[in-house]
Amino acid sequence: MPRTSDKRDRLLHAADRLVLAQGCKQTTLADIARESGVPLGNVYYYFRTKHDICTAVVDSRIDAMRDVLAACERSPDPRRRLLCFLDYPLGHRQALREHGCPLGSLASELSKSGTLKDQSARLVGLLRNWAQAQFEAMGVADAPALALEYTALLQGTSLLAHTLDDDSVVEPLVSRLRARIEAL
Amino acid sequence: MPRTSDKRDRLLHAADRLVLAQGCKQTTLADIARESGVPLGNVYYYFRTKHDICTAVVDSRIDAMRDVLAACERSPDPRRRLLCFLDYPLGHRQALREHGCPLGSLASELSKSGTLKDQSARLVGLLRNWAQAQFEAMGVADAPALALEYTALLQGTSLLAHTLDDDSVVEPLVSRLRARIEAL
DNA sequence: GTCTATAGAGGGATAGAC
DNA sequence: GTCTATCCCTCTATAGAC
Repeated sequence: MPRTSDKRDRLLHAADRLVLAQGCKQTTLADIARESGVPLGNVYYYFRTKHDICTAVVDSRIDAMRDVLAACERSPDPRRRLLCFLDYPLGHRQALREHGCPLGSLASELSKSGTLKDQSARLVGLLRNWAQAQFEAMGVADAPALALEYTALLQGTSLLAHTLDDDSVVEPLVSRLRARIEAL
Repeated sequence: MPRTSDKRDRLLHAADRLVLAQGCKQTTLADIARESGVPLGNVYYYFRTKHDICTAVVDSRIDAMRDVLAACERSPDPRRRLLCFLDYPLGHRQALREHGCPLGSLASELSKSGTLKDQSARLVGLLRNWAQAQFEAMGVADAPALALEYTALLQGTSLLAHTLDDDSVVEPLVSRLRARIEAL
């Protein structure tokens, strides 16, 4: 079971795209095999079970988000880091409308899954913990509550854009959040 | 196909509970039959397809939420109506932790479903439109944006409580929202 | 109206040739 | 390491007796 290889990458990438569009449960191994050009029977050489593929997708989502957060951390000012991250949902509002938040929509599905429920908190917890670290670095009172609010608002924004199928809701919501952080 | 009957009610009620706990896709007709005490083959006398059961669940969720909103509308002051509704997530925070928002979590799943995608906007749109009507009645500027923020924050709150499996996030989030509305 | 039995399709997983 | 063929189970839906 190689941890890295060309075919494994293609399978994982295909799985990630399909899960984003359809969800875990809806995505079949046949879908993933077809989309990645790997024969169905060969999928099991790289991933023992479908469950393993899904956890790999979760891990790759977390890695991707870590990269986005790391880019924001190049600013020395925690307030600017929080503002910097807001460019992400704003710049990806069409993707949010089409597929929802890559962390939140997956977490939401997994939280009802039974076997993958525990993966769900990792996804949303990542953003929440990062935001809390920033608010604490700012030295404001109530950093935990502010981080919750920051995270909840962004998750709610993604959920609305996706379920209402309308990306025009993103800009006003992000603008109001931005203004509130600037006023802190 | 009777629109109302004892067995139909039991089936719908069982479906609603199971969908809340597991989601639509995960819930099987056998689950619903067992849970309601109706034999599997008889389910099809009351609902032609599983798709029909799911839309009936959506309708019943919307009806239930309409009742909650109607109760809030007994107050003549739109600000108090908005505050009144906040008692709902606060009083049901344990249910939110266990199952997520009955509107939002279902809408989130259906938005990736293909055949039921269109039902998704009805669920979340209900709360958004109601909130917007209240803010407009208050005569504040930016009622649409305020309604979006109200809805997004509540949906985000439910998503966090559910995916983090932690109901202690609800109270601080609702409190902050309450304070902001009182300050308007 | 009610229920049993089962058809029929789909999907996860495996055997085993190469 | 790769891939075909297929097993086996689950689930939706129907047929048809009562």
